[in-house]
Order: sequence, then C-alpha cells, then structure tokens
Amino acid sequence: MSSIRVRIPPSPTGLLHIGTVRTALYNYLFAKHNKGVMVFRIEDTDKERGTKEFEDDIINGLTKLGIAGDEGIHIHPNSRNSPKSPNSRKYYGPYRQSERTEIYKKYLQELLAGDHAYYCFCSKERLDKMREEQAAKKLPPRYDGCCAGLDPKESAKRVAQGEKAVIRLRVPRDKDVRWRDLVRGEVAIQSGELDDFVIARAIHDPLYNFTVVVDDHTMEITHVIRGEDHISNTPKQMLIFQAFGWKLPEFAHLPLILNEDRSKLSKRKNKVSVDDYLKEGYLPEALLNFLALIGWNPGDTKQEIFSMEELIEKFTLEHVHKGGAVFDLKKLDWINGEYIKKAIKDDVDTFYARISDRVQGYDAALVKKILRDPDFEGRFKKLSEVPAELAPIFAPLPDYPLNLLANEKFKITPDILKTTLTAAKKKAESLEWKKGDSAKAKAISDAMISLVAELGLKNGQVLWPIRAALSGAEKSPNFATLAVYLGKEETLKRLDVALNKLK
RNA sequence: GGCCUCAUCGUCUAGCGGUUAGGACGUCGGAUUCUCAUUCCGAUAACCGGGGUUCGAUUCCCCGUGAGGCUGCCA
Repeated sequence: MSSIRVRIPPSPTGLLHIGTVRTALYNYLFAKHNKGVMVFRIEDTDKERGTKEFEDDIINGLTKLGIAGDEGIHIHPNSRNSPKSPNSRKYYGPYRQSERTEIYKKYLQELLAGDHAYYCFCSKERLDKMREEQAAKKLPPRYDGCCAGLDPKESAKRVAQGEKAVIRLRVPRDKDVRWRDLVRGEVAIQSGELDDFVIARAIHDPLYNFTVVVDDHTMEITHVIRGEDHISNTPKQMLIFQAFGWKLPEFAHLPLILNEDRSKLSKRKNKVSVDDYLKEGYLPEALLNFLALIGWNPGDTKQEIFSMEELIEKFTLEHVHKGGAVFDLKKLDWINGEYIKKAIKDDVDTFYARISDRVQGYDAALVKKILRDPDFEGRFKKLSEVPAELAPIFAPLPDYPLNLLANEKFKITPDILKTTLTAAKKKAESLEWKKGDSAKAKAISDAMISLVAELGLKNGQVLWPIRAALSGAEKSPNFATLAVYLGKEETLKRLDVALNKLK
C-alpha cells in the first residue's frame, strides 16, 4: 500500500467553522485508518480577507480538538523545531500559501512557457460588461477568449513594461473531464462548460485553483477529501494537473452540513464557530463523535457513542453519505450529556479541572462529591449548565414568594404548610449528619417520608414544601440530596426562613 | 438561466431484489413513595411521484418533481 497523504486546507477568512472541522475530521480518520498522514496548510492567497487572528483561531481550534494534522503544523508545541534531519520531509510550519509564492511563480512560468496558459489584458470593465450582456441573453458567463490568440512573446513584453495582466489557463474545447469520485462515483463534465479561467492575478499572485493543484502535487497528496461545494472546482483543477502532466489524486466529495431549512450551514442561521461550542461546554470528543456521524455511518451497528480509536478503526469512505445532513443540535446535546456522564464516572478530578473556572468560589471537594451523586447524574448537557444546577446548594437562598411552598397540585393549605414545616424541622433537628455525607441521604429521606403517615397527609403535601424550602426553586434535586449537601445547619436555617414567611 | 449533485420516520441513519423497513435523537405516554433531571418500559412516525426491468422493487434504469451546490481577478 502506497502511503496515504491527505490534507486539510483551511482559509483564514473566518473563525474555525463546524464544517471545516467535519472535513478535517474525515480527513483525519481516513488518514489514521490507513496509517497515512494528514497535511495541514493555510490557504491564505486572499490578502484582502485573510487575517492572522482567524489563522490562529483555526490552528488553536483544530489543535484543541486534536485533529490538526501530522505535518504542516505544530502538533506538539514543544516539537516546533524538532525534525532536525535535513532529509525529513516534515515541516512543522504551518504550510502557508503566502510563503510559497516563489514555488507558484516557477510553475506559473512553466505553464506560460508551455502555452498552457496566457496573459490576458482585458479590463475589468470590459469583462463586467460582457458578463452583463451574457446574463441578459441568458447565456452562461464565459470569457470570450479575447486575449487567447495574442502572441506570447508580445504579451511578455507588455507585461515586462509594466502592463497589468492576469493569467488564464488555456482550456481545451470539448474535452470530457471525468473522475471516479470516492463517495459519488462517476462525475463528468464537458470542458466546454468551462471558460479560460484566471489562475493568477499576476505572476507573483496566484489564485486558489492553481495553488491547490501545485500544493497537492508537491505535497504528494494522494486523496483530496473535501466538501461537495468543491465539486465544480474539481474539473478546473484536473485540467491544471493535466496541463502539467501530473498524476491526479483521488477525489472524494463530502455531503454538506445543512441548516434546518436544508441550505448550506451558515452563520446567519446557526452557530458555526467551534470556539463558541467549546465555550458553551461541549466536550471536544462529543463534538467529534457527533460530527463523525453526520454524513457517515459506522455500518451495521446500533452504537452511537464512539471513541476516537473506534472511529479510526471503523472509518471508510464507502460509508459516507451523498446527501447533505441537517445539523441537529438536540442530538449533539444528547451526545454531549452522555460524554459528561461518562467523564464524571471515569475520573471526577479530571472532569472537575474542566469546569473549575465555571464554579469558582464553590467548595471544590464538595462539588466533586455532588458531581458523583446519582441524583446529579445527567443533569448537565453542557458544562455551562453546571453552575446553575449547583446553585440550589452553593448560591444564597433566593427570596422566593410564599406560594412557591404551596404547590396547588397537592392542595397545600397554609395550615398544612405550617404543620409540615414545623414537623420537618423537628425531624431534622433530631438527626445528625455531616455536610456532604451522602450515606445519610437515606436516613433523612426515611425520616421525612415517615412524616407523611404521622401527619396523615399526602406525599406531595409533605415533601414538596420541604424541597421548596430547601431550594427556593420550582425545580431542584430532591430534598434529601439537598439536605445532605446543604448540611444540617443550613437545612434548619432554610426551614426557618420558610416558617417565617408564614407569619 | 446554465452546469453539477442529491432524495428512507420531524432529524441523523441501517438497508446493498424477497425484511412485520431496524436503530438513535426528538416528541408523547407510563414506572422510579415531591418537582426537575437521570434511568427503565412503551408508543409515535419514513421508502418524493410516474414509467420501465424483474416472478418480485425502498433497493437497478429512465423521466418528472423537489432540494442543494457552483456559476469571481474568494477560498
């Protein structure tokens, strides 16, 4: 098996996008599954739109997610200067197209020299006007070949004299361009559909379709795995490959991730910045698990939760879907919740480290106990929800209205309330427990439940007021759990607060 | 408009000529001696339409329809 090399070529024109991550992930999984290498490179030929901030965000994001690549990026911050061997192909770059201008220039000249490309002096105004006319006649916008017949020597002279000229690829008429897409099968287009497209603004200023081809060739990319939105670029790139006489890589075009209305996932309609998801408390591994399953399936299994190792083992292009897939936040939430549950069970200290900044001021040891309490299992779908869920225990008791104590569903009269709370306080006083001693929850629970029979009331008439008094909230963990983590002193205090409201 | 692509429950999907069309999320019920959450159990719901091919089509072919992508001196 020849060595597989894939690439992830983000363009620093925006924050790291969910779609980029999915593409990166599939490339990564494909590379790892095949014991290959993933090359990372920044496609920053657009000086107008690209920024260093975006580049940093993308590198940081992919690094945090653990899918930044093997080559062309610092995977390990400390290995920045590591490959010392002059023979090493590895370059802990990142590869940046803006730093490869000389390489592109050389190949551009080669194309020009071979008459596969030519200078075009047409003004933007003329081109715009031409396109307008074509649109009016309902014709596809195509370059009319005005400069195609110019004498190359003459053109070179004009350029040397400082005249502005773009470089166009000479596209053969009526050539059947086709490839066997690894996810879509045979895809074909007539080259006549294409015009002599621009491959460089100038000799030192190459454009996307050209740089991609030069890079994919020089970086020895074997498989180009990218979004479906690149299908129409593929024939153009193939033509460039062929102009050079280079071997074509395999192509695989992934289905798009969609908004709810089935349009391409966009900032307007969805949250797309990976950093936002991370900040909100989606775990990287949960995000990847979810993204892996959107457009791909692991075959005949009913499993939904996969470790990275499992994904790598199972990933093949054959199981990639052709149709686009809607980004379903509800399912992400569910998966994230599953990962949080597992993370807490596996190692509460590690988990705590991930949320410590979100629960500053809370007693760390107690928080860890609470996290492990069964009554708290599954309470958080996102890390951002942790503080609110813990609030009934750690935050000061809110100043709740009296009627919170008397849930009408249980027909709780003021008399019942008073009886219940007074009795509950007495019971609590008679019990001894240390704050956080979850072994005592059963005893506390039994004691309060025994009140039901003793007072001749309904469960809800006794238990609701107690829980409401302890939490000061409509919803909360059950009263025994609250009592345990509040401690005896605070429990009694809160019961008193409730009793005082009755006066 | 042109070119390209796609099409199974609301959503993510299994299916690769013969299945009671399976799973997951969601939703809705029920259970878990109080609420919420968890957990468990149950229910709900799909092969876009029309022609072929075939003994037999969700599955293969064609035509519609619908949806999407691209149509830049952006990537």
